[in-house]
Amino acid sequence: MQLNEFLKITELLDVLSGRLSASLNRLLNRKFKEAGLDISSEQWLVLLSLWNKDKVTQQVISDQTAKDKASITRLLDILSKHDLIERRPSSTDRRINLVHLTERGKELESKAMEIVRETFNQATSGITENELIFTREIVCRLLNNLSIQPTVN
Amino acid sequence: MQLNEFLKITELLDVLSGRLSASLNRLLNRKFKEAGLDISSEQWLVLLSLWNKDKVTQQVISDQTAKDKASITRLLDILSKHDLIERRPSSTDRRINLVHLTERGKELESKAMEIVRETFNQATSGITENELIFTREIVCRLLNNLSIQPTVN
DNA sequence: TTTGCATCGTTGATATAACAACTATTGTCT
DNA sequence: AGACAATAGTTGTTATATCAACGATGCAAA
Repeated sequence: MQLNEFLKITELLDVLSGRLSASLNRLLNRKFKEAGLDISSEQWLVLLSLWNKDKVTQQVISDQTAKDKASITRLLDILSKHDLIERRPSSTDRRINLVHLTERGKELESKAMEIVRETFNQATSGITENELIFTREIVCRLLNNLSIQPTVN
Repeated sequence: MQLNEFLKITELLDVLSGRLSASLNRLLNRKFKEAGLDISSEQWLVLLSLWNKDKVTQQVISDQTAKDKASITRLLDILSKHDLIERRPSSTDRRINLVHLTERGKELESKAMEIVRETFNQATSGITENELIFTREIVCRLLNNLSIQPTVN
């Protein structure tokens, strides 16, 4: 039995198994709800992409969030129903939609990000910036090694 | 401080958003399928717990996998249907089931873990043991910070 | 120009996740 | 013993993720 390999598995299981992200998402979802914001952490991730750059195709959102096209379709369905985004067909390419933030969608940013900041501060309390940067570096390398996308587009 | 907070968010987003675990799970699922193993990465996580310690209650599995009791119920339904585990009512406490691995469930271990080892090796290629241990340490602290919430079960 | 392929988005099927409400037990306290 | 809380597991609902298949459109090569 290879001790090394077993070590790697157990050492990383909590990250890789999604325990950490699940905890964060649970917490975020509860805080959004408490604050009366009717969004999930997944919806927030989509909005984050749009707050960064608006009026993009669904494919772009899919790439930036690393979520499947089909997931984006359904997330946008909900966001649209809640009047946070709008799909507008492109005039030049009839295959694509450009996703626009509505006023409500734009207004949501400050409140939502305040909650996110608070949650991330809680998560990283007692951890130094250097430690975070180092961790991020390792995570990037892990991601590159795994480099696998959702269903090929 | 604004800048610091923003840094924390962007630095950690890939871990916390679940991008990493999603990538790993996608890859694991594909490899299991390619190898003809009819299990998902989530089911594997449950089996891992059982391979480590058999004949435990569903609650124990729930705790060890950090998954909701309801999720465990449904994962075990599938594993049971595929004849990998068996629920046996306890003779001393009629509330609980003891989850037993079947012969098929036991036999699956070597094949499945071979694939997992291979995948984890791929993920951690070029990363030293010390780096992994350090990362694990930070992840533990992040987890602790997140799970101290009063609203958590 | 037509044929064939790539791209964008949707839909269907199935699995998973979280929460809440529920049943059936067991344990505890008085 | 009886009341009541705690525990184990299930089920219903809603949201999400993945994969596969599909229709519509655009593009490029023969």
